[in-house]
Amino acid sequence: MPINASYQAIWNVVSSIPRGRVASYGQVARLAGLPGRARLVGTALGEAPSRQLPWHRVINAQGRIALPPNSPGFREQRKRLREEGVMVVKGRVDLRQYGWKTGSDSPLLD
DNA sequence: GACATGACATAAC
DNA sequence: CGTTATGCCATGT
Repeated sequence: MPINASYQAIWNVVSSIPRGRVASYGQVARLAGLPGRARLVGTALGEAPSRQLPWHRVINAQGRIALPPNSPGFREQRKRLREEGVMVVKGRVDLRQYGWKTGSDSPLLD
């Protein structure tokens, strides 16, 4: 009942995003059984125990890092993504290449 | 309770 | 690539 359950579902999905891939807020919301609640994902990440969560693998639907450019969070996310081999150019990521396709690892576009 | 804000999305122009 | 509009909703004032 409490929104806590929703947060749990969200954190759960985020935790399952494979290394080197990224998912959009909306995608995470859908996978968490919360269609249309992309915003809640952002809120959940903000409240989340970032220590254990690959929050950096979540970006917006346009493949752009949602945090303010040049903010500490932005740089941290960019750094973590690059460390996983995800190319970030001008705060952007190519979703066709790094987007997380649930159920299989893009075997053709690698 | 009303109002404003924001790590968002989608559609339409 | 832009802007506007609408939907969404937890949080904070």
